[in-house]
Amino acid sequence: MSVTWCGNRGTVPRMAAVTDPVEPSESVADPAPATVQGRELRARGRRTMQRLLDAGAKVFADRGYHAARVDDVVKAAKTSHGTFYLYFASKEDLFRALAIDVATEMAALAGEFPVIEPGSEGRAAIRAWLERFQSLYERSGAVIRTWTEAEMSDTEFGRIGGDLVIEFTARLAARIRAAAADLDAQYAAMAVVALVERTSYFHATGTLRVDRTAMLDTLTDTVQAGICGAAPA
Amino acid sequence: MSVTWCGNRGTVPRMAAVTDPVEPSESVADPAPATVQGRELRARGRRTMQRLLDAGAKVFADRGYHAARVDDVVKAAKTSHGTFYLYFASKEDLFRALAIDVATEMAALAGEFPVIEPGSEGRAAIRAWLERFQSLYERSGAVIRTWTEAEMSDTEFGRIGGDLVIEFTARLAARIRAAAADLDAQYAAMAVVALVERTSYFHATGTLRVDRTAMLDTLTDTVQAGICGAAPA
Amino acid sequence: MSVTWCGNRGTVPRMAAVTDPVEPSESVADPAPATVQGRELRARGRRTMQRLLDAGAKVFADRGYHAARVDDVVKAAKTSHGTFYLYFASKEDLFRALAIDVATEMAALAGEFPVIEPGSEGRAAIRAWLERFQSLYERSGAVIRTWTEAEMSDTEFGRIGGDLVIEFTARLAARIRAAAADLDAQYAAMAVVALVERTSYFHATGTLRVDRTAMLDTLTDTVQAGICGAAPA
Amino acid sequence: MSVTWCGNRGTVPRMAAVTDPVEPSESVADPAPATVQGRELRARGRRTMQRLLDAGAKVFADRGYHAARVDDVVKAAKTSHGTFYLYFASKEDLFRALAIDVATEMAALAGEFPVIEPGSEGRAAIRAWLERFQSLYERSGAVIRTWTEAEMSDTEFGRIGGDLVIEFTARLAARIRAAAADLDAQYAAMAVVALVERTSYFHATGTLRVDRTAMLDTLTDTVQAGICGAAPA
DNA sequence: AATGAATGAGTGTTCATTCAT
DNA sequence: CATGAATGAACACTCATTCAT
Repeated sequence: MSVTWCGNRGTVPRMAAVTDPVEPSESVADPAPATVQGRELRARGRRTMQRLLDAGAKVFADRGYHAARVDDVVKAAKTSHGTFYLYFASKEDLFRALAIDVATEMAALAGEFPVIEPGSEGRAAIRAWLERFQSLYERSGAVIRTWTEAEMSDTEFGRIGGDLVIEFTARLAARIRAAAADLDAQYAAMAVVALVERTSYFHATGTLRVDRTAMLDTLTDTVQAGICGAAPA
Repeated sequence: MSVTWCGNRGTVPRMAAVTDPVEPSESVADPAPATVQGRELRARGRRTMQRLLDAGAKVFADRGYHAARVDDVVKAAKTSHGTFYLYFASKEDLFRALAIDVATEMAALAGEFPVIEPGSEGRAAIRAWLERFQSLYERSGAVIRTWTEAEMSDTEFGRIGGDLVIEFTARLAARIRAAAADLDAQYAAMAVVALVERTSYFHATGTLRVDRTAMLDTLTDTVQAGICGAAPA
Repeated sequence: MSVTWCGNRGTVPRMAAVTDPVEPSESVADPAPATVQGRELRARGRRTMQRLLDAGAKVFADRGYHAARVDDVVKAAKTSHGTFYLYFASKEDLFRALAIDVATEMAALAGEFPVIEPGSEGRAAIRAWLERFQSLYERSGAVIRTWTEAEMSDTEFGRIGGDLVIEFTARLAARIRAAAADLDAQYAAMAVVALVERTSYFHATGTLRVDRTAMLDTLTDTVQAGICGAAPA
Repeated sequence: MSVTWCGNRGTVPRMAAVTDPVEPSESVADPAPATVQGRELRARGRRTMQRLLDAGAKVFADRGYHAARVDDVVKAAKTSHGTFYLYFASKEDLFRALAIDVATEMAALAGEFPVIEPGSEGRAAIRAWLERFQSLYERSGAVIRTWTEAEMSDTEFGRIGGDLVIEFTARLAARIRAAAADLDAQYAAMAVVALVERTSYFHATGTLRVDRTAMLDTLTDTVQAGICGAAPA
């Protein structure tokens, strides 16, 4: 039998109302203004900004949002405080710049979650998607994990959502619902996200010492079989 | 068929080496000293301390470790800064006091994870365990989530582990391994924890609006079927 | 020839005006009230108070006035904060109680500084005086040294003088002046005090490792010969 | 006859073992780094730092180490708390910066104590040395007196000695010993330091109201005659 | 475009003193 | 007479942000 949380077939009681954020796309679609004050940047400026973004990614990942000091970022980017505030309005602004990129990628990814189908073709689709998630997580897992802690105060250009993963799950649920209306989409999405995110996390932190390929294969099978009881082969 | 990540039967590639923390029991077994610096407390003192603990739990939950102010805790406990430092050496110390309780409970819980068996009896065992987890999470989910952010500096009574959930998973894995040697215990444990923790989280944050009973039923089935393909009925 | 700072005979230029504190006796003569509110004490109370005085002497000696904590005193006296304030109005009050005793003794000592005379009889008188000073310093050197740091704010029962040693020197000068009007008494007094106090200090701190008798003999000769060029034998 | 504590000729009992700090030069030789954390300072920064040093000297002198507030220093330097910590890591660090300068100067001074010789040439040498000490004391007497109270915790660049004056005396003793092996150098050094330091102290505090020249003349004679019985003329 | 310097509100912590029993 | 508990003003220190060059 299929994994029961797949849905409504079987003995599993149905999960009732599920919060569906209104217009989730709004939260992440806003194109991040790459500069403060919309100023155009010359080559040097662009390089400096990139250095700051890279440094920020590293520092936020290493210490978390609150513990990260602007001073750390500035030192890692080999520049000065003055310069920092030339490119970003605040520490939060830098985080947002990083976060919006990730959010955008995650939104796109959620929108492309494949319809789960049995057989090797279905398997390949799932695996490809998981591979993309994994790759995104490798680059930006730190930001994803930090998001919740950051607790960005609402700002002018629309709130980005309290929790990135919640957003992602909601979008995934929407996608699953569209493809298979009879599934308890929210729960299925949550399960997929939980598995995938945790696996990536344990992998990224080195707790789960396994090579990437093996991990993806295992995950793929789990999702394919787990979500719809579709045999991989 | 059973969920493939249950184990080694089937087409699922085996996950190879898995980090197994040495002596995980050490990390959490130390009982939290309920007294200040060895001093015994009278009734009034105990009440005050409890007020501080309760206030701390609430404030840490609301704002996270870094953003939580001692002042908030003190106000919530309706007492003074001076009194706070009569009972706790520092903000970190208060968090540790809370965390150690949770860690102890989680360690105990992990050690009592039931052997997964088919049939209604097996089902009842699983459900009871999940209910306990759920109840713990309702009380202490905030601390669990905050743990990683807190980044406690190592102390005299043995480091409590960088991440509570990692510890918990490791213990669960040990338990599963003992019961069913042929399972890929680490992965199974991770999957269980991911599902249970996330479900509880989404439930606690109000994202997953479902009543407790329905959620526990769904989860129970998922675990019973998912882990070992044991039909619930 | 005699040590030149003895006085005015010889080539040494005369030191002119010297500050002579008005009524130096006022500063130390005030009898210290041994209890707060003048309350009479029973046997137990007197014991407790003595414990606090002893503890205070030790703690002030070990850490200095500012660094000394009431908590340290209380712990050393094996009593409680509440009890401390039953006997002393404040930390300063405790110090004052200790200091006044010392000041009184020093005032008496200064008043008994012998007339310096040659010969073995003169020598014996000087040595006896020095021995008393030495003995006082052994008991209360810490308070003497702490005095300056304490910087007691003026209180109701008359200021005790900014610096105990200055007071002592002034009194000694008065005594010398009375005995030998032609000496530059202030300078002579200063020289004696400097030598005696420093010697005692170096001895007390263990820097000058010499037995008490040898030190007193050396000092005696120095003073006898130094002050008036009176040959010891 | 010469002042008896000059030494071993005569009836004065010899002082036996004397603590000789190992390698006293180590304690004070380290040159104070004039820059913050290795960063070079521009003109403005150097000015600010100097203002803070001056303010620190004044405030420590006025109130002592413990009673001195960073706020006082900052106000006296007409700058902000933030700026203070830009230049000094802590209140202790500021004191150390001041103290190391003084210690260095005192070490140099001790090393240049002249060989005591009779006659006017010898007198001039002594007077010159005393004048330098006096001048140093006028500038830095407050730090010298505060040193003991400060109780600096040991740091990376070698402990500077528990008591500056003890160090100074030890160095002076070494110098005297080298020049006149038969003297009880430690005692002689102590006597010189006691006289000189106390005189400077009484002078600095205004207790000894005498003009600088007269004081130096008197002191010079005392030392010349006192140490070696060398007649000034 | 860049940066060294300055700022000050805010935070954790201490400790002399008072209170209630 | 004694004491455990409570208090809060005061202090050292941090760090995001702004200024002046």
